[in-house]
Amino acid sequence: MDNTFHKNERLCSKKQIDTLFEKGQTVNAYPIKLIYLGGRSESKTDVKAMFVVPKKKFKHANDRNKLKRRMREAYRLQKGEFYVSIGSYKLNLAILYYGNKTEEYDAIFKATAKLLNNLTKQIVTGGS
RNA sequence: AAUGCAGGUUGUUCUAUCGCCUGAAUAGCAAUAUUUGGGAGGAAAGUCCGGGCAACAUAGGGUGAUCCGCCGCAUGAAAAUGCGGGCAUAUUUCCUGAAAGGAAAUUUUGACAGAGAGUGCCACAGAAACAAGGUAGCCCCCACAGUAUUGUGGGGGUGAUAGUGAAAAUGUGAGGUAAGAGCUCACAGGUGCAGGCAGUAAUGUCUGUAUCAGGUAAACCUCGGGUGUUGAAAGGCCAAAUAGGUCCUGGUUUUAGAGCGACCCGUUCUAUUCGCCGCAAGGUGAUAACCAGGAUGGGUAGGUCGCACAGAUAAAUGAUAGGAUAUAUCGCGGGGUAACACCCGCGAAGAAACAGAACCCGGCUUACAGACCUGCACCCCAA
Repeated sequence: MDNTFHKNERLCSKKQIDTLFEKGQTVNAYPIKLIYLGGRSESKTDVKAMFVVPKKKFKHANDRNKLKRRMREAYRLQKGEFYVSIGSYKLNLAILYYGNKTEEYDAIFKATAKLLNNLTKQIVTGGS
């Protein structure tokens, strides 16, 4: 499994984003929150993710970019394992930073790992 | 040399691994893969001006909104910027008996048209902050008391005096007066107008004349000049599905009134048709409604162009590891000192300021660690 992260793994369509925020369920791990929505798919795993840092908490575009990059990097390095463990599944994710100050990369990496673990458990136990 | 302030320049770098956006080429039906290029800033920020670009509008004028506002030259498409000059202002020095004022110097500052159009505001203090002025003071008159140049009360004049204030009605002197007052005069000062002279001009200067009632226009406002309006969410193109519109073809029914079912509509009954052909039965066409099929146009989701050898549309330019430096900091050693400071060497740590393009240019404004340069201020030491 590659560590790539191409455009077709990102969530871009505005409609899908709206429905995700309307109906999705959440998993927490400070300073990150994960919103997901999906169902079983026959053919292959199809996971789309997006990263959100609220403008209300971080006023400078500079800071938001930094946090998004850190989250994206953490997700990119860990998603391979995650894909394998969930099997063929169609899933939309929104990864949302809700802390009040900028955390270092280490903290974000650990939080992402925890999130993905919890999500896998929920899908595997409750999904069938 | 240090510190502070102002202005300007600059705004680390190398390697490896894993990645991101994108142009071109090759392979592939395509997804994609490979190769090879490109990938944040001086402010990308604020969105305050000017332009390009686009759509709409466009006889002329006004209102509104907004920007600009001394003069000359240069650069520029324009905004604007630079240089020089003028005026005012500030500081310092000097002149003058004082006040007002004048002269010189300066890298002081000036949003530098108008406060003789109007409105607003001018805290505190002060009698009064603009046609003002009192139970202060000064002066006059009347009444009462009294020996009174006094006291009390009333009426009037006055703007000289006043421990205010950022600012007090132009200043000084003289006359004048009951006391006073530009009330009058002299000298000085401000402002408007007219003329002469100097200057390209702003302006300066002289003469005459009128006048003498503060400040604030980065308060409204007035005057002069500029801007047509809206911004890339502009605008062009393609366009699924669904539901409408229009047209064509085929089929069925074709008009009016009444009853029944709440209405649409359906159904029943009664009367009954616009042209042509035909004696008639009937046929055919037109019109309208419905059904089916087809075509077409508008238009939504979406896509694409606009759009750039950075170029997204939930927004790329990153992460990790290891070095190299500038500099602040820390430690050790040496010099130096009364002790510090300071200087030299070695080691540690090591980019960390403001900040992220969103149609593109030119300005303006604001933010900014450290380094370097220039100017100014202040202090110390030495000569």
